[in-house]
Amino acid sequence: MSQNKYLHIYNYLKEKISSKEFKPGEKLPSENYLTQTFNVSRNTVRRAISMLASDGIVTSVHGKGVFIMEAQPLNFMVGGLQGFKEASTSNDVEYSTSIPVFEDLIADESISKFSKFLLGTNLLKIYRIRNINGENVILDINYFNESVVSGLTVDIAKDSVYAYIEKELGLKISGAQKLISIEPATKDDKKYLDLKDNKLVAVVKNFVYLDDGTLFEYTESRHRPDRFTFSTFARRNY
Amino acid sequence: MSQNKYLHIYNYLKEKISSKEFKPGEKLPSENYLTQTFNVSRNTVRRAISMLASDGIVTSVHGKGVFIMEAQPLNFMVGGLQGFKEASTSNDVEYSTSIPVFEDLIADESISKFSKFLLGTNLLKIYRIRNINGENVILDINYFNESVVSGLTVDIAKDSVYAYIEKELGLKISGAQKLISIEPATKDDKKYLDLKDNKLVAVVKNFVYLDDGTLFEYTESRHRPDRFTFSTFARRNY
DNA sequence: CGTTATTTGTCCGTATGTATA
DNA sequence: ATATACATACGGACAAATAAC
Repeated sequence: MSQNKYLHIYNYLKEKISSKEFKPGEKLPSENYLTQTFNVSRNTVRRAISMLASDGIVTSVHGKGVFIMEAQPLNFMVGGLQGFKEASTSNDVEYSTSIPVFEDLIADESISKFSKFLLGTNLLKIYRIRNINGENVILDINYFNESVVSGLTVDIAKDSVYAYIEKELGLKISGAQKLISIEPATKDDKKYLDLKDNKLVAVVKNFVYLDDGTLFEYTESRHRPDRFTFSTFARRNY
Repeated sequence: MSQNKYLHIYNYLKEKISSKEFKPGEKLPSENYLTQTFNVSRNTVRRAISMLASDGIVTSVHGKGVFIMEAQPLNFMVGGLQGFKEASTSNDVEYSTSIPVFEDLIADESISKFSKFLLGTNLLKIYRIRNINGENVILDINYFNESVVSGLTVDIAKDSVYAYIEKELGLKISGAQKLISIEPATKDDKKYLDLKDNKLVAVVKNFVYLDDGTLFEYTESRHRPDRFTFSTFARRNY
């Protein structure tokens, strides 16, 4: 009962694909077949398949079938919405997080301008330094809407903030607008990162929304350029 | 008849939102209302709404309604799948394209490795230099599967390759895997771009697939870092 | 080459559940 | 408690593209 039917089928197919039981270039079982074996309606099967399609894992061809993509996203989730911890544990890297800044503040005009938080909003500002294999390569500057993440502690921030928000607080994250650019290194970048002789950093600005549309987090993720990668799947729109 | 119903409703709502007739923070008309006024089934309305949601334009809240996002993507399409021309015409910029390289070649081992084209594939290699407001800021290095884009000419390449592929050849593009990184400027970058004193370039590697899952294009889009931006909306997955 | 079967695409109407007002 | 609104799911119909015969 715990899981929706379309999710169950989605996860089933995804598992078969990632375990190579269903191989790239081949077709998935037909919608009709899946409908019968799972004892669900065709709509439910189609929903699961369209989720796989928007992941870039399969592509449907009218009259032929649903094909498994030849070259799949290296990581099904990179470029999606996940925290640093979730991303890190999937690979074979040693990582750690340190938190040199953890303070309350109120959104003044300059903060409001870049973060899009309303003037006067109570915010929690956190710096998180991401160390990978012994080098400080990412500086995350987080601004959280304090009224949303009231009980957040340094220990939680070292672990996974998203897990805390979703599991402990029971809030749902709708999605995030991400803006990537290349910018000159700031004083903070030089202070906290092992930049070597890099003068530029790759910046990912995240505007994260709850499912009621309220902005609850603005984060600048500042990366040493040689260690920055970002992957996403773009679907042709209509 | 020309347009599907769900597309019609999708475009209708999108237009109302972008013209600010429906304002950020407000709700869309309810699914029920839209069902009646458009004389369609609720499924069809929901399909249009879910497309807006995956664009990051609206977010649905159970029991409350469908809310228009406060901060919308600057450009509904950036980060999606579109050519340079389509992106450029939407803004107030002067742009032009020059093509210093336009040649056939066969995928050898090194090309095959980075492009993922099979060894021995006949390819069309094109360099396209994108000039914006008088400066060469983007170098696009395209490798097309020649058997797919057989009739492609220099003139078409100066215009929109995607329009040619979709309208002239009647092929459908399924989507593209995009990989963003920061790399040292190559000789070609220095030769073709007005790099000033930049030593790095922002690189977007595109693996573009047709709707039957075959790879038909590999493109490296190499940007002068100060002029590079990329925007995308990431939805929380399940 | 035409006919039939298979497969995905679009669309409908309905029922029930759950969250919110 | 009732009404509204979105979420999940069912089953059916027909169209369109492709495959098999």
